[in-house]
Formats: sequence, structure tokens, C-alpha cells
Amino acid sequence: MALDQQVIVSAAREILQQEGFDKLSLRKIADALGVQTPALYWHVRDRAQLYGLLAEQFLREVIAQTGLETTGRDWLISFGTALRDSHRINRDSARLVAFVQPSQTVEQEVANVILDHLEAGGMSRDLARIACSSMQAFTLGWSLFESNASVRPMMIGNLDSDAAFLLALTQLAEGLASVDLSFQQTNGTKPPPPDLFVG
Amino acid sequence: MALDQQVIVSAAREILQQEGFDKLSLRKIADALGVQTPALYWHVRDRAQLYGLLAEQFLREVIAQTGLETTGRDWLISFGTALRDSHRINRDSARLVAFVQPSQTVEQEVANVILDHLEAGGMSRDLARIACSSMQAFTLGWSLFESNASVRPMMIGNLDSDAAFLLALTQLAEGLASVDLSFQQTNGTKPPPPDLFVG
DNA sequence: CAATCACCTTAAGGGTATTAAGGAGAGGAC
DNA sequence: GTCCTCTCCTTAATACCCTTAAGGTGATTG
Repeated sequence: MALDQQVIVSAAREILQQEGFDKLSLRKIADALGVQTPALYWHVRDRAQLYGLLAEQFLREVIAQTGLETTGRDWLISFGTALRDSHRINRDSARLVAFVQPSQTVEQEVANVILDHLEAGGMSRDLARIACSSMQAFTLGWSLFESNASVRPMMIGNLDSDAAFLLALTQLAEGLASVDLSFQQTNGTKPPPPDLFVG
Repeated sequence: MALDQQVIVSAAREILQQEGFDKLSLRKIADALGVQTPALYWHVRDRAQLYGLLAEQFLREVIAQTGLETTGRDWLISFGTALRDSHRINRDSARLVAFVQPSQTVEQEVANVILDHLEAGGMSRDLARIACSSMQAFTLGWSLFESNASVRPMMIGNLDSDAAFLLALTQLAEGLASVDLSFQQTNGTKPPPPDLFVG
């Protein structure tokens, strides 16, 4: 099998899934591919870029799996749910995302896709940015907490973790969507917050 | 200066603030204290415990700085704001929290303090758990995103980051508080979510 | 006074990412 | 066919890192 950036990313993903983030290393990836460690550097700048590519792949899959709901509220919930499912299925992916600096161009592309979805659902682009950031932030943080064995029992207790997540996610999505409406209708129940722009 | 767990934590904190999480290491801490690296192991089990103590100190300070608002909504907002301020002031503290497994006893204690606050503000203990988890998760995730140079411009754009955070935080807090009301009044606008408990 | 214990040292083992330099092979130019 | 070049990988080396083992020193205590 010819060495390739995609092949390396796949091998890394396999090891991450199998052994977790702590055990992931360039050496182990190279071993799995039957190659010496420095060979990876021909296809990948460094570890940070490799992990960034991995995170990017996860995010792309989430977007592909997110439904085509029409309203902003529903899309946000679908997006958040898909994001959390990804973090649950892909071991330590939350820790990975917390660790890496994804490539800027990719993030730009992904962001545009998301923002287009939300605009199509009737959100202003500025609020869509906030909403999208919020959903990703909330889901990432929740996944990190959830995968933390010592925090989980205190915070979740004997509650159903899925239901608790969905409850909070829904509240956040509805809250953000309601701000959007107040922007558009100008007679919403909540006034828009002041000074949302810099400068 | 006699070596001590607290002294070590303080030195670690200083290096974290000065050089960031990537540059933090036991060796550097030991150097700063004028001591050999293995000396640290007399006072600290391993790196994970040391970082956990650091995260614990941050969290304690946040709780101490959180106001004594009476309503659950206000307390949550105050808590979330203090948490984010801490992450902004203390460099890479979000990445640290994402990395460590804090000690269970400490988390228990802190959780109890928080939950007592929320119960005093009129929340059910179960919803307080969810609310508290949600605020910490959201703030942690937001801080991680915000400190990520390549994600920030896409997600926040030219918006005021402070205002955007506060907007989303407020929506989340109000949403969670409203669920609480519907629990207590049993005539709220939103029905309680089904199957919140496990089993 | 001797023994113990706390605390730190040096020494060593094994892990990591990364760079430098060199070799083997494919492909094209002439 | 020969030579050159470029791609892709190897070996070698550097410089970190965490952690454990074993040994020494000085204060404390019986």
C-alpha cells in the first residue's frame, strides 16, 4: 500500500479508536503501516497537522450526517446531536479536537457550509456564527466532561446522560433561534443585545 | 523555600501562564524551583495529579468569585462568566482542564457547593446538575474555540467575542431555568422532558 | 548515641517528535 | 543506453519528555 496522507490519517484513526489518544503516536502509526517514523514527514508537516486532518475528517462526517431540517432551531439540534454522536462513536475525538489547531482553509470551508444551512433556515449570518460556535462549544465541552470518569458521576448523577444532553442542547438551540426571530421581526419578546460588533 | 505540593502547583501555574501548556513540563517546574525533577515525585504522584491540582485551584477561585445571586438564572450566568474570565486570564487553562482527570473527592466537594447554590436559588437538584454541567461544558468548549487561532476568525468573524459569549450563555441559562420553573409550577410553557432518569 | 524517617540526589530506562543526510528507484532528456 | 533529476523512504542523530530505582544527607526520635 503506497504511503499517502489519507492512508496515514486512516491508520491514525484506527489506533485512536483502538488504544485512545494517550497511546497515539507517530511511531505507532508508522509501525502499523510497516514504515519508519520519519517517512510520515514526507506526507505530513508534523504531528499537529496530522491530528488536525483527523479532526477535520470527523467534522466533515458530522456535517454529512446532519439532516436537512429547514428551521434554524431544528438544524442546530440536529447538528449538535450528530456532533455528540461522533464524539461518542469516535473514541477520544473530543480530546483530539481540544488538542489540535485545525487548518484554517478547511475550517473556513466547513464554516461556510454550516452558515449557509443556517441562513437557509432563516437566520442572520451573524447570529448563525454565534449559534454554530455555541453548539460546537457546548457539545465539545459536554463530551469532554462525559468522557471524564471522575467528573461524570458528580455532574450527571443518576440521570440519563443522553436525555440531559438533549435537554440542555434544546434549550440552547431554542434560545439562540429566539434571538434570531427578535432580530427579524423587531417585535420579538427579547431585544437584541447591544454592542454585538467590535469597534 | 521548602518544597511542597502547593509550591509545586504555584510554580507550574507560573510556567503555564508564561509559556503555555505545550511548554509545561515537570523538568521545567523542577528547574524553576532549583531542584531535580524526581524530587517532585515525593510530593506529587505523577504529572496527571499535578495538573489536576492546578485545574482544581482554578475552579476553586471561580467559585469564590461567583456572586451570590439568588435566582438560578442569575447564578448560572454569574458562574459561567466567572468561569470564562478564569479561562481568559489563566493561559491555556481550558486546554489543561480538557487534558486532566481531576481528583474525584475534590470534584464532589465543588459540585456540592455549586448544587447547594442552585438549590437555594429554587432549582431542583437534578436540574441543577444538568445546568451546572451545561454551563461548565459550554464555557470550556467556548474557551477552547476562542483560544484556537484558526477557528476563531471563522466562527466569531468580526463580532465582539465577549458579547457573543454572553448572549449564548444567557440563552442557555434562561432556557435551563425555564425548565426548572416548569418542573416546579407544573403549568410552565414547556413540559418536562421524558425519561430523564436511567433505568 | 543509634536508628529511623523525610526529603532530595544521581543514575538509568524507555517513551516521544523532529531534523539531517543518504540511498534506491522511476521517469524523462538527449 | 546513459545521465540526471525528482520522489519517497531509510538510517542516524538530536533533544526533549515521564517515571522508577537506588543511594545519600540531615533532622528527629527513642
